[in-house]
Amino acid sequence: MNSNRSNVPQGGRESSDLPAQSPQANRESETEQRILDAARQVFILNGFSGARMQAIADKAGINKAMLHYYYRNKQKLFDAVFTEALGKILHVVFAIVESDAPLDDKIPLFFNEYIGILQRHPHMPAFVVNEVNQNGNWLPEIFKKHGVHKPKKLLQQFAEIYQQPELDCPRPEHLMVNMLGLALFPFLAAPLLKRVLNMDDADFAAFLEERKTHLPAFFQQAIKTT
Amino acid sequence: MNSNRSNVPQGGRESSDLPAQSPQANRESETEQRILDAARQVFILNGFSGARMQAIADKAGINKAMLHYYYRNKQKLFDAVFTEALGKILHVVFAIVESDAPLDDKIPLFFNEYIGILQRHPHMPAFVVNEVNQNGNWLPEIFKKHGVHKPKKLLQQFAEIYQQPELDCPRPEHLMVNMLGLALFPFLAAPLLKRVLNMDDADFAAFLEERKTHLPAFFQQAIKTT
DNA sequence: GCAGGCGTCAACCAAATGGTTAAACCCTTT
DNA sequence: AAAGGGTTTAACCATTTGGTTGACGCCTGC
Repeated sequence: MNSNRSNVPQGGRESSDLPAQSPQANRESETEQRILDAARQVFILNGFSGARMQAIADKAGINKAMLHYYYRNKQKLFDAVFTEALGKILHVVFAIVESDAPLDDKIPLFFNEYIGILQRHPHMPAFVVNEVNQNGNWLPEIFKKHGVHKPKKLLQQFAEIYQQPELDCPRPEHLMVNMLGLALFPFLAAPLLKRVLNMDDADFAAFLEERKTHLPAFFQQAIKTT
Repeated sequence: MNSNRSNVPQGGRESSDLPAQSPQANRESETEQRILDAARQVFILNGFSGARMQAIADKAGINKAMLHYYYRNKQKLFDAVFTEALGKILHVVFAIVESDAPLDDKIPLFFNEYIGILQRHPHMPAFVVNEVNQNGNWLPEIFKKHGVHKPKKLLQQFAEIYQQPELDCPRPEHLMVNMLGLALFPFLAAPLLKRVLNMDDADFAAFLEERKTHLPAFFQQAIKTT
């Protein structure tokens, strides 16, 4: 689909997913937003190297040259999409995780909110994980840009639990990683899990919904010290 | 790197990672194995669409045409690599998970063994997750080929714990997913975690090692019913 | 020692792909 | 209504890339 031999005219709107609109009779640069939306979809679905500029242009319903007009090249466009995507995810997590709420409130809140976002952007985690693994060079930049830092508050709260060392006291980092992993993993491995557990999309959606209540119980039981 | 303009001779060995060997004076098709090894490295590092046949040939120290001689095309070569990779992972997990060992033995065994394999193939999870998310069509085939099925034994064991419903009884599937996620997630998100938690490679290796003992404790505490 | 075939290679090819260009388009300003 | 500038387009280009081809080498069996 969307093939386009070289030296052959392009730019028809026939394959656009968005409703054709009278071009450019819009408010300030709606085009730019349509490009971003289209790019996000294509990049998330195919990854950086799998994404095709033509596919993005088609999905946005514009000429390929426009992509380079607004974003100089593929990498720049990708960076815009990715930075926004990763930023959105990180921002929400950190807002919850670094809040002043007591741990007993924070844990259910985290699982509820976080799984909630992920349900609305189910492909985000795999996308981010994939690209970060293939090229993590720009991570520092993005982290700086979004003010991401070691979540000291949460780690501190975890550390306090084990003041009286009844259980072997784990590094609080483990608990944080566990928390993230428990929430994120089903989204990362969704296709595999569906297949192994014999679930269709509806089953899986219900399964994820259950986890919003299961995970807080599971996690809080795991760190109970009494 | 490894650029190669069209119509320009290729096939020098200068960029091979393997020691140059006298060609073809070897036992039955060592070449095939070298191709597989090289392909695995390149595919795992770059994904399907990011991998270049030329890069694989270079890494294997052979001519690009050989790739097509042994494996008709890129997809076939990828399938061979991927099937082997996913199979290896699934096989070990299922051997442990579906054994007759009692749950209290099985849980530490699982975390130990599984994290152990993953330490030796740290990029495998991200690779599998990525490709499975971008194209899960051939999952059924691979699953059939490796005899992967719903792990009934483990799920049964999980279900038995909650016979007396003191805690709210979660679907045993949740516990299985939790187990997998806890073990796998750090490998999937390694670059992110290193950055967020301020760990260098040595720190992170130690962190993973700790998890072999932390996770059984964490998990068993979480499912304790008394 | 020569016929046949597997393995290997340099060279080649067509399509795909990211990127560029020059002209048009349309709205605003004067 | 003409000038001017941001926006959009069709056509084009250079390079990359997966894949093919024809020949050569070398070992084996006769």
